Amino acid sequence: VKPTSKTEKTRQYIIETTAGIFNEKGYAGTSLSDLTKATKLTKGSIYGNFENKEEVALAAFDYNWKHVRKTIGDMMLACDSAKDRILVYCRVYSSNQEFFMKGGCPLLNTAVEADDTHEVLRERVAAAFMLWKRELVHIINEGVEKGEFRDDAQADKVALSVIALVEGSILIGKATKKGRFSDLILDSIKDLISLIEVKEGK
Amino acid sequence: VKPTSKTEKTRQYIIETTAGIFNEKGYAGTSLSDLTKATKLTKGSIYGNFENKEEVALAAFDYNWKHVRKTIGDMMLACDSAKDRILVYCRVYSSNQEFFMKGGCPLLNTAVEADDTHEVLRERVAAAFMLWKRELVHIINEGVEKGEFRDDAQADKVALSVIALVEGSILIGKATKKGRFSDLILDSIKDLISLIEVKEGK
Amino acid sequence: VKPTSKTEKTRQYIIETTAGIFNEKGYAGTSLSDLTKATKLTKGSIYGNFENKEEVALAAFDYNWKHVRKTIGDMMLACDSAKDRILVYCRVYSSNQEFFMKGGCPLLNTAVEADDTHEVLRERVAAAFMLWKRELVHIINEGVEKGEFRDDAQADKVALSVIALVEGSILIGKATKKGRFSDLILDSIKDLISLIEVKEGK
Amino acid sequence: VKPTSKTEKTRQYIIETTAGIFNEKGYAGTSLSDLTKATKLTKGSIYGNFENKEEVALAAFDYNWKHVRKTIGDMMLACDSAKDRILVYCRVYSSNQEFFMKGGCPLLNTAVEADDTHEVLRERVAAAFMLWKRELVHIINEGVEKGEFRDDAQADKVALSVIALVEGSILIGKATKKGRFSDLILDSIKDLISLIEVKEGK
DNA sequence: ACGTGCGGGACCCCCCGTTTGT
DNA sequence: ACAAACGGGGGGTCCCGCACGT
Repeated sequence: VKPTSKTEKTRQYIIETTAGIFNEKGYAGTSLSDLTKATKLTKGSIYGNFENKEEVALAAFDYNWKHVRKTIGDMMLACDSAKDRILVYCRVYSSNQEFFMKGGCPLLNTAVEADDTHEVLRERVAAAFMLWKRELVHIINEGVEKGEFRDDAQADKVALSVIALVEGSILIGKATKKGRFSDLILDSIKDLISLIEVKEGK
Repeated sequence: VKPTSKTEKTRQYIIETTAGIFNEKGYAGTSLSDLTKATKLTKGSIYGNFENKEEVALAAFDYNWKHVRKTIGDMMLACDSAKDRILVYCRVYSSNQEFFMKGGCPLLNTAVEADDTHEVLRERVAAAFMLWKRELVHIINEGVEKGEFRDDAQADKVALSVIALVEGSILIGKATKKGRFSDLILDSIKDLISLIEVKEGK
Repeated sequence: VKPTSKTEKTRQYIIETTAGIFNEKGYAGTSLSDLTKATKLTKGSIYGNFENKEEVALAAFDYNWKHVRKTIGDMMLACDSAKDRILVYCRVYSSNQEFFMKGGCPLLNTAVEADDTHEVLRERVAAAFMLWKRELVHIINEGVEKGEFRDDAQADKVALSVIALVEGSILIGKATKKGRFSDLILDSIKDLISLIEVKEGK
Repeated sequence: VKPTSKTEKTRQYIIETTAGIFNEKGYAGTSLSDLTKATKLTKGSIYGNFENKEEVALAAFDYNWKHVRKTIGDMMLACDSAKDRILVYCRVYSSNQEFFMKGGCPLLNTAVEADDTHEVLRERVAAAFMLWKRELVHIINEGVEKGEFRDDAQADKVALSVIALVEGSILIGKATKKGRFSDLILDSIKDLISLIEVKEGK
């Protein structure tokens, strides 16, 4: 994914430079001057590379979300069991870890801002949630096949609840500035998993 | 909370009329013209009753949140057990129920918008979260005392996780427009409770 | 037509101050800064009194055109015969007369600018042309009734041709800066009239 | 007018492709992006061949006007009498004829736009009017010499009035969208000519 | 020499939250 | 409580150079 043309490089530069701003201030709350200030480019230049602000916002969202998924995906590759893969979330979002994403989870931020006001963005967020869920379902089903999880595990429900706990932990952690709250919530993921685990020696 | 003076009545009228708008459009996304349009008052009138837009926003947030707490509090009064009281959340946020709050949970909306950009609002949200948690902890501890829940229940953790699941279910439900997702997530609250329940006949 | 409220006075002030600018620079060529510079009001103030720039432009056109019609109408009142009334145009647009309208005839200017680009404005211009023609037709028909003009006079054709000659004289006079050209063209109006006049003594 | 060099060919291509746009939208109303869109060239390329937008506009005007004169000149060659040559205008601008020039008469359009705002363009238009008039004067004088027109015909006045009627008919026709109006006005040209004609048998 | 890609900054219209005079 | 004016900033487009390839 190395950009080749100058245009593509500038596009990429703009996206990388501004993605964090969009995630912190929101897509409506980020102004063009924020973009010009951060990139040290002029409006003319930005509008030469993007149709309008919305296109930058969409690209920034994609970038942010791709970054999160890449980070977590890489950590999952190093895991042996389905359970460990799921628990990656507990590690990556735990409070002793710096938030690897400035401004919090882009999915959370974008979903809340867009759901009532920006249909295009909302659909993109919805698609992201669906994909995330599908991946978790896949991991859980693999666990079932390998005898790690019980046959009657409701993959859908567990997947969605894990996502909900992750997002909830970020939400509450950032709002209250109490990392311990985040950690406690993330710990509940383990409890949910324990409910579908096949207990050895029983 | 009886408004007495004319001023106080107008304040109250403005707040009630605009609280829903703030919750839907966000605090930054709501403009003064939105307020004048909804209240059919003039800008001058609004500025006569409030210092500035922020003060209206804060009052609207308080109003919204108080409304949610009142609704749920009333439903809890009719419950016999601690478990039932907690499960009120599953009922009130379930998808066959119309969202009783237009625009979703004000805590969720405000937290996400304010956490990086508006310290005053963020603190108010943080206080709300703390209060909510404290109430849940109180309910759980009552359950422990009455032998409904196990002695070793981690009230803090369960309380926070319930909140996280509730907010997560709203978040994902609104973003994906799939009510079933919400319901599945809310159902996990029961599972978390089951883990601290004293099982009869055992 | 005395404006009463403050709002109405400011509206009127803006229209009067900017009507000439619109007529000279065209409706697209006139910028908001032109308006603020001329009125010494701020953008906010103008937008407090008008929906948008277009509304100012339309009001300015109406004002300009009304002014022209009033001036000419008044001069016609002092005329005895139908012929004299028509020949008022020759006097009012003659070159020794200063152009009573800065920027030339608003009908001409607006028609040319709007016909391919601005339907609303074009319709307003079309209506103005129709009204002008109707008035001329009325004058001519009166002349016929009074035995001043021949029975077989084609009122429509003469009316339109008089209008065409008037506008043509303005057009060519302004473009070439030769007042004599204007006067020669206007003089042809008399020739057209002579063709429908009842010749005495014959 | 054979373009030889590459540069000259590109210049010509740009002019031909954009002349119609300038005539429809006006010289100020036509943007560089309009030009690049129509020519499928880049801005840089246009600026390589022209000093600036104004130079393109001037060239486009010349091209448009030359085109009109060529068309009418050709039709006049086929005419026997001076009168017929003049009446070519009635035929070419009549409403059953499609306007042979998209956007109307370039002289009319340009004159109105430029007279108060763009001196260079205005002078070019003035020169065009002068030339047009001179040609008509020439035709009329020929008619006088051949005994077609009376000795006392005021060539200047008739020429200018014919031009005024032609432009007026286009103006009113386009603004009101009533072709009949154009035709009635053009018919008055015949009346003006009849006034200077030598009546046979008298 | 010729065409292009890309960046620049001034200006466009409009709406914002706010203050002032009444 | 309101009407009216304010000035700054919102997103977006304008015309135009400059540095690069060919």
